[in-house]
Amino acid sequence: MTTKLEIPTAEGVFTAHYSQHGLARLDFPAAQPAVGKPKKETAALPAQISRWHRLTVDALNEALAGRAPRLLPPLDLSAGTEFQRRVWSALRRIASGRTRSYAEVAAQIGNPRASRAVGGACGANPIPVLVPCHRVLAANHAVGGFSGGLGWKRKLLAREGIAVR
DNA sequence: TAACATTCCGCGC
DNA sequence: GCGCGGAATGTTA
Repeated sequence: MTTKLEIPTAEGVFTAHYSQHGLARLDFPAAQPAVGKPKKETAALPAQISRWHRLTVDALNEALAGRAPRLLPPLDLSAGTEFQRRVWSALRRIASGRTRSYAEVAAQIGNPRASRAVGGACGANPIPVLVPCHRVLAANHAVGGFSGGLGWKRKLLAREGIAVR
C-alpha cells in the first residue's frame, strides 16, 4: 500500500509516495499540468505519514534552495536491487556542494569497472534530489545525463554552487 | 540479448 | 590539445 501526497514548491508540484517503511519515491513536477489529480489529501492520514511528509516537505524545499536538509524522513529503498542500493547509499554520502564521477562511485562500492552500471543505477533512483544523483558527473567533469531532464540536473548543481562544463 | 546518465585509447588534425 | 570513433565493461528487464 502506498500513499501519494503533493508537495508544492517554488519549482512546481512534486509528488511523494509513502510505503509503510518511509518515503519510497519522489516525482518531479509533470511537464504539463497533470490531467487527473494524483490523489487528494483528505481526512485521516496515519499520524506517522503526516509526520514523514512534513520532514519531506522541509527537506525538499531546503534541497531546492541549495542547502543541505538537516533531517530526512526514513527512506524506503527496498524496491531496488542489491547493486542499486549500494550505489544509492554511496550517493547519500556525497556532501552538498561536492561531486563524484561515475567511476569514483563505482570504486567506492568496490566495483571499479562498473561506472557504466552506476549510471544505470542513478537513473533508477526513485528519490531524486534527496538522494543526490545529480552530484554525479562524468570523469571529465561534464554533466553527463539525467532521467528527470538535464535542465533539472543543471539547476540543482547551480543551486549548490557547482560549476560544470 | 540489447540497451544504457561511462571511460579509455588511438588517430588525425 | 581537441574531437571523434570504437571497444571494454557491469547491470538490468
